[in-house]
Amino acid sequence: MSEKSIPKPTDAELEILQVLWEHGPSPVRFVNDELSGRREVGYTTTLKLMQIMHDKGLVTRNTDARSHIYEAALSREETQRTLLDTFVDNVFSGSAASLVMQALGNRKASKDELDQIKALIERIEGKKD
Amino acid sequence: MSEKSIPKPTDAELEILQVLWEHGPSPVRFVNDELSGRREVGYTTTLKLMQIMHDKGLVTRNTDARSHIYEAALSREETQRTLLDTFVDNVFSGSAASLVMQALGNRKASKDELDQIKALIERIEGKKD
DNA sequence: TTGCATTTACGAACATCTTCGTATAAACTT
DNA sequence: AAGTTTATACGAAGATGTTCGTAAATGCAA
Repeated sequence: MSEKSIPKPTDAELEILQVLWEHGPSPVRFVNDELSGRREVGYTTTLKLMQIMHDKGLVTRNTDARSHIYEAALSREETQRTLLDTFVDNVFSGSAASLVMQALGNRKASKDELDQIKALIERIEGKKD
Repeated sequence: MSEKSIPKPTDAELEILQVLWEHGPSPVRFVNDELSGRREVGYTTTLKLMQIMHDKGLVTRNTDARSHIYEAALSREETQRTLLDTFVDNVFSGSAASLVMQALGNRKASKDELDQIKALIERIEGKKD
């Protein structure tokens, strides 16, 4: 009954989550170094963001050591699922199929990937028959 | 050389665009009535939003009559493509295929839709062979 | 132990988004 | 023509997101 629902991460927060998902639990210093590789960002900026994420419940942290270790609270897949859901609603009026069509049309996928998708479709159709 | 690139619409702006795409060029009054059907929203709020969208270039407008007629500047498909692109980058690290897998897994699509998608995949694969 | 480097904490500035109150102008009513 | 309705324009408040400066705490080194 007292479940706090975790809010959707913002764009800047998502960038941090990607680092945590890819490298596992990490201190602020490491995350900031990763981000700095791609763009200009101050250390305290990253720190503040991660503290806010902790407040929101997007990450957990271990404060035993002096430099705290942060970890994503939700898995990548779980987060992607949630974000995808609201994205489909907002942009594609709830039609997942038309999103898929657009996605396949826009970007090139490898033959392997396409075959994988085809297989998935057949598996889904198979269940319904 | 002096092309102003049109910015990404925000969520509230997207709601308005959906109305314009669905019903064609419309005055503020009509758009606001549509939105009001779903949720509470003041007339001047919608007006202001549409004025801002006009400043940004997201919509064009005809001011001949007293009540201005607004029209989406970009097609639904064009806008969806742009938003999808940055969404794939931000949330799925650029992998359209994994987005498609998630989308198909999450939401139920009709057999017709699935067949359409399968056909599209085969068309894409065909081109490459 | 004194000073230096590293870390967290706090607060504030700045931007953007969303909402709406109020003023002004234009058209319709009677 | 005066009053009512309906529209646009403007400005500003409140919410959220992003950035960073500065202070305080902690550990390390000389």
